[in-house]
Amino acid sequence: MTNSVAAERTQKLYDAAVQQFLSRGYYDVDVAHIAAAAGVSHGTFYNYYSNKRAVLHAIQQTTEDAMVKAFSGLRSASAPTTRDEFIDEFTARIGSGMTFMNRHAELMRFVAVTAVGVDADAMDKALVGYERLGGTITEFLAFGRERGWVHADIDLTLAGQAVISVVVTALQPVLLEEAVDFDAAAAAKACATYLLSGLRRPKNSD
Amino acid sequence: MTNSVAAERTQKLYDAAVQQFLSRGYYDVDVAHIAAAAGVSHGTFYNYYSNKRAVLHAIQQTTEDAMVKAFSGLRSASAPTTRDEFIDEFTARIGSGMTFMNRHAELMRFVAVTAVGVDADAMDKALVGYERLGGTITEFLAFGRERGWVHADIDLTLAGQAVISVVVTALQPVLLEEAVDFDAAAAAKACATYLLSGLRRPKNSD
Amino acid sequence: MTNSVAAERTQKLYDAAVQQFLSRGYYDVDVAHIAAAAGVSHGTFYNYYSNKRAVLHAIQQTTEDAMVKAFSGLRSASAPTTRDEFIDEFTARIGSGMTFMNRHAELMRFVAVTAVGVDADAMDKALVGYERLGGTITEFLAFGRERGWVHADIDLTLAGQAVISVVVTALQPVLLEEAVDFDAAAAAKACATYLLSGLRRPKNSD
Amino acid sequence: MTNSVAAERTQKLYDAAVQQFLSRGYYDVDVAHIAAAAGVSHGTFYNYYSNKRAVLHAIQQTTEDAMVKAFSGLRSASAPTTRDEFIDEFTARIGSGMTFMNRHAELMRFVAVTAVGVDADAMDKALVGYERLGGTITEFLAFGRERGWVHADIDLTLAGQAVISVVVTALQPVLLEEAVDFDAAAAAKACATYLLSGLRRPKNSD
DNA sequence: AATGAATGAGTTTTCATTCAT
DNA sequence: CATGAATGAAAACTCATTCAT
Repeated sequence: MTNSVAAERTQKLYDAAVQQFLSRGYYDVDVAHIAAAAGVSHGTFYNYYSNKRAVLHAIQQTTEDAMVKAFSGLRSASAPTTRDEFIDEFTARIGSGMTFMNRHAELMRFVAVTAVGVDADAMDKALVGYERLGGTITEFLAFGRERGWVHADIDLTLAGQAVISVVVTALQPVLLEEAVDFDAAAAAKACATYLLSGLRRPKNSD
Repeated sequence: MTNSVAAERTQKLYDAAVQQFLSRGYYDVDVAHIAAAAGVSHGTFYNYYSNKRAVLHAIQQTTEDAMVKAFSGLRSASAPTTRDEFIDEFTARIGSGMTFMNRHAELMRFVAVTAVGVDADAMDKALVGYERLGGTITEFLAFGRERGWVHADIDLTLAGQAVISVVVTALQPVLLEEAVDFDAAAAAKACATYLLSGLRRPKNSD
Repeated sequence: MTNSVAAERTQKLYDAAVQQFLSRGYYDVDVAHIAAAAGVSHGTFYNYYSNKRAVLHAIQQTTEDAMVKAFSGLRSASAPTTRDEFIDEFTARIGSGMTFMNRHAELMRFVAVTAVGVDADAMDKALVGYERLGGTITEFLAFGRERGWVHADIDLTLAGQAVISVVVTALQPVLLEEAVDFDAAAAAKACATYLLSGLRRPKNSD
Repeated sequence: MTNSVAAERTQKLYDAAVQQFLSRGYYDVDVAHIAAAAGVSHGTFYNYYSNKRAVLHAIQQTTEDAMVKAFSGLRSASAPTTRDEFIDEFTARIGSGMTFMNRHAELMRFVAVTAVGVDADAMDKALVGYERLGGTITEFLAFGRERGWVHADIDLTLAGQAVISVVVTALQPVLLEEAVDFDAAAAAKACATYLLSGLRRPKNSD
């Protein structure tokens, strides 16, 4: 398929751009670098991305999508039916998100630090993405509240953001420093527990 | 005094640069913009800063110094003599730091987000500044430990950084969103309490 | 061939630069002038030369090479086998060199006068080139000495330089004034005779 | 006298300019350098020279005048009355000129190499000066010819230039290299002899 | 006269983007 | 589609010169 060849080439350029941006920032990389790293001429770049800015946008978008997916958990289809399943799922989502972020620490650093500083649009895009990420959690919490598993008087939007904040905070050492040993599973457990003990309605007050 | 005129002009350009950088980022601002905002020609800019990069450095340095000062507390000379005074001083420092950051939220966002992404040197400068800030707290905690007011088995360097992290986290809403109502005093109290309950040696174990 | 197109364009820019430099000096010519004279935009210039300084270097190098070639004679392969052939060859080389310099008097003036004053590097390059040119003669004289055709007690390095000096001196009217009638062949004969009567070992002392 | 203070200051700036130009060329020196080297502010420079170009012109003019003077001999007033006196005077003038040039080798290099390359006007000024210098000799030779001491069929203008050329050639090692031992008196003698044997009418043909 | 702050014309250089082949 | 030569807008920076003090 011609299409898949094109897709492949697009991906190659995407990967090259990520690699270059990660190691040299946005402004110190030019289209020729990206094209060279992808093994094509710089003219070819413009057959796949309309301009340099577009590839940054793509990276932000793709990363955002992947993060949303990571925080959305695997069992999104079959919703939890009990409070315990709900809690397990919550923990799993935190764990999945943290694992993703831990695995792609450099990419995280790029989208959270470098990309954000490129221009006002990039900053906006990042903030919207941040909110969307929180929204994922908010949605899940809302599902839990409908079933009485979550305090009724919590601002769920805020709570969603807070969850992301706590996770990001827990990952700070990984994001700021180079290669640190980090037990994502343990951290996720701790985070979840911390978050839940604050969020969930005590059983006996049912 | 010739000196004060020069200082005044330098300040004018500094302020103009901050203002421009905050609203348009680093790369979307050129020297002519800064000079125009300061009411001088672009050539004049170079009589006060050797180049565009130099103002950024100055902003980072000045902000770092101001933050260090804010977190250093007022009563640095007359050191606390009792555990309670120590705790009060600790709380005061957190409060002073948070108040500063809250008051200069936009500047904080610039140095923490935009500036950091400018280039590798800016990133380094920011990380070193972050460590210096933590060091301020570390020093204070070390003073407390000598007097038995702080757990003996805590890594004080790490603890210093952690305090800054917690404060930053608490301020996240202010830093990321535009103008949010924020009760710095209350937040500081909460932070301090949280941090102290983890840091301080329980009285009964004396 | 892509290569030849590039070479052609490089040559076009080279020629334009020479033309501009000859008529207006180095500092009064800017890259835009050169590009315009070559019929391309100034941006294009930088696709062929990394900067303005690089063309100057190229001109120096190319001219130096051409001069070395001119002074190297045609019969370099089949070395002279008799004293008379040696003298003929020597005379031929002087003649070839002078003819070249006479034909490119303006270029000579540029590399010897204007280029030399551009900066310290240009001066160095010129001096090294001057020595290399002398070296060409030195080499030839050394060949003659091995066969007993040249005085044994002459410093050949010095002699090589001296030959060039004498030739340049003889050409001074051409180099300093605009278009002067100049009989290169006659001048070469005179120079060679003058130089040889000093250099060659008298026959009767054999 | 106010005048002499001004003259002194002008001289100071002149000397500073010469010193700077000699060591760094024309274009790498800016007015601020010259002023600083003279111990005044750069604004003051413009009270003594209308612009940077003017001081170059002054250097060329002053040097030219000094050279003309050096080649004009001491006994210009009391003209030689015999052929031998004429020859002695000729030799003395060559010697005086060479001594001057040898003593100010760096300055010579500057006016002959660096200054000449500055712009078209500087080149013209140098050529005119060169001709004027030759004219000094031409004049002297004309005086000799009137008395029958110089060949009648020599082009005296050309001869004047040639004398300067020979002298410059003889000084080439001094002008091109740094500090070389150079016996100006001996060189002058040689030059004069060489020049005279070509120029003077043989005694026996009287 | 001396000063030095201010100016802005002028130059170099970069690089995203276009487009003919 | 791929290529890479050409383009020119844009920006940083320099420095001779002016002029108010």
